[in-house]
Amino acid sequence: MDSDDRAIICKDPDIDETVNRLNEAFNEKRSVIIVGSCWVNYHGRASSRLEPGERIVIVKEDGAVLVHRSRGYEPVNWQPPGCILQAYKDGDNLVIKAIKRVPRETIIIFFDRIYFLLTFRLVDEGEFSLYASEEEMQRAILMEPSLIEDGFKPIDYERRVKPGFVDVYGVDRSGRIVVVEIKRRTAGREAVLQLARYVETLRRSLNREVRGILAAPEISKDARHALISLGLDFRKIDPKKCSEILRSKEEKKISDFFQNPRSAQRS
Amino acid sequence: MDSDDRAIICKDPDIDETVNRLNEAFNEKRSVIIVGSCWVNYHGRASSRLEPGERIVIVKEDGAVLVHRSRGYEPVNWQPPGCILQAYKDGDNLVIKAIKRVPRETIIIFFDRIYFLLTFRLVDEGEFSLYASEEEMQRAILMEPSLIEDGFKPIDYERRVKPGFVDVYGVDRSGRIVVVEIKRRTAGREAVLQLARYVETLRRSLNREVRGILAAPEISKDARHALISLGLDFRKIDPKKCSEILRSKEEKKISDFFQNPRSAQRS
DNA sequence: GAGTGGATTTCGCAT
DNA sequence: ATGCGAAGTCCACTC
Repeated sequence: MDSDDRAIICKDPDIDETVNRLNEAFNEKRSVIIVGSCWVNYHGRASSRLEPGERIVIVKEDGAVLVHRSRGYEPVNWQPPGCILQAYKDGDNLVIKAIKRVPRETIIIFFDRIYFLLTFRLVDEGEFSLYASEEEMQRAILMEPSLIEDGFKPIDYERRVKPGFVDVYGVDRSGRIVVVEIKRRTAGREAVLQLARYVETLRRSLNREVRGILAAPEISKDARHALISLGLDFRKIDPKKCSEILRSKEEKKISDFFQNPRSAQRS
Repeated sequence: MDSDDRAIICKDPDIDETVNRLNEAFNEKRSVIIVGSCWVNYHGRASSRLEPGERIVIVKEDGAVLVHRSRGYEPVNWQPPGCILQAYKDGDNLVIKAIKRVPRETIIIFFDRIYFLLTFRLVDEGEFSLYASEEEMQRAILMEPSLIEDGFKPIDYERRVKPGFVDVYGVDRSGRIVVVEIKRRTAGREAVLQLARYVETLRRSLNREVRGILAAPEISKDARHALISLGLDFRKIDPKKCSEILRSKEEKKISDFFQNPRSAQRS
């Protein structure tokens, strides 16, 4: 927390004080946490009404708003980043309005009791890295094409087909065109149909045989059925293994660099 | 907040105190908010690493854990409800472990600095109602079939058809079978293909003509293209109007009840 | 427990 | 801005 940034914490603050502190925080792009009794109305893509109860409300420095109940992963009400914030007193209640243009969305939070009020600015430059994502699987397949099958040679990836993108596109050992659809978890019927669409489109546009391979850690029973009837192939691939492959390739690249900086850099 | 429930708030608490208060809160199913400097490791369906920075951590009474950065709607790390919680001291750091079975997932949060610690129990029985969902659109269409077109008569809804469920199923004024696919926002290519699948399946199984109508507030350009080439129809429907229709029908039902309780109840 | 589809999905990327 | 697809998606619901 910035040393020149006051972190403020209040227990049972009165409404006037809260209104002031909130508007100050909104102007200075500081974050806010409020714990108190409130009710919430939302109008926008849909509409909702939340009857009174005690909740946690977070307002972030980018204008994101979250209303959390005592249970569950998801906020019961929210506003994505970038909305206009406003706090004011209405009778005995504190009102917070968060409005967003495009799409026009409004949430209004009414508090009749505030237990805690915190305002502060977080300093956070920490990097976040995610491993074993679909993107990592794709990179691993491009670096190690035998994960799909022996003799497979990738030509392109994220290739535009009609409107859509083929994950990986290449040729098999017999020179047939291959389309690979990657899923990081059990592939369902949707994945099969997605692959089938790409294969069908390419078959027509190229006017030649096209193979489709679904690469995923598992495939659901129905999806396998669909796969077979559509003449497509399944290739079992473990996302974590892909992640490991990338790591070891990365390590190899680094050790190559230290052994021969120039050639490693060029490659 | 329960009057017999102490709501605790600490500024710059030391680690031993925090560990004690946390484990107490976990045991008593109280909620916790921590603001401090931390780093996070996650292992489960995927893996992730979050480098040090200042964040807001929420632990809910059902065992849900959220790690929020200063920006964005989504938590950077989290654990869904129902995980096993543990807090302990490790050197100069506070460690919080949240473990979930099925699927096996672990997040470990390390704090080297704690600015705020709050523990409390929220009392929240307030009802949450959402209007203008896809389900409401469906109900509105069933109550007011002319929203689709004059003479349309619904026969069934959520009807099972090989690949899933048809939103609404009926006949048009000429007696042709109609399949309606509802989307509460701009329909994309996916929606068209979904509808096409249902129409095709029914055409084959019934061995007769089947019309497909996509009901949505808007349709994307590509989707319209696909729609036309597949011989399907589009019907513009406003979700809010559906919501209003339901409300007025609901009101009518209530006023009918007061005018003639018995017959209204029977209907 | 697996399978399916919706969501005020959010988020990121490309046109 | 729009469109499209991934996500540690979550969540509710069915089988």
